[in-house]
Amino acid sequence: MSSVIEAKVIRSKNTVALARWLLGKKLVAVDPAGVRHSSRICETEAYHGEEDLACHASRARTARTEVMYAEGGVWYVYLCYGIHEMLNLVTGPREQPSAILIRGVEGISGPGRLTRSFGIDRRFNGLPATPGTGLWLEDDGFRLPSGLVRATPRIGVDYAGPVWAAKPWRFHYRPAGIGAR
DNA sequence: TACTCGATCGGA
DNA sequence: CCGATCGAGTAA
Repeated sequence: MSSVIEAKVIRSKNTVALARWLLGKKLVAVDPAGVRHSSRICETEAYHGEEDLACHASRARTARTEVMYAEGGVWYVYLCYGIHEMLNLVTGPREQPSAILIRGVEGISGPGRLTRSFGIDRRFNGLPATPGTGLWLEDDGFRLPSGLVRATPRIGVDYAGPVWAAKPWRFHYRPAGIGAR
């Protein structure tokens, strides 16, 4: 029994806490061919506010980052390295730019491979995370044992300087039975 | 208009 | 380790 994760739930949580909470929830997409994809989110990263030097919004409020200033519950999708579409969920209240990068789901490792596999690209940018748009989140009742969750620094954000690059805002989990890490 | 570089990935 | 590949951001 799965229920759609509504925008009001997304808005009710702090961005970092939400990134952690999203682990184990399902990402569901209907690709351009009409094929439905669904898998459990196993890796996320929080990007929180203009003061977070790893967050795109810390640079400038521009056409690209504008979507992060929206109220939580819409997608922020951008092209990275000219090749990879990066999927983010915008979080927080209006005028407070923050988002969560969906870095991985079970069976697929890496944010660029995830979007390619699910058929996700920039056409979802700015659209709400609802079944109507073809890209949404579900809670199927699965509860991840908290002992499996790991928090580490975010990947590929050395440009943000030592303080912000060190924030343990990347969350992921490892299946039980695989060594401590 | 001319640069530079990136929240990555796969292959050498 | 390096090249792919292209748009955003900045400087001019």
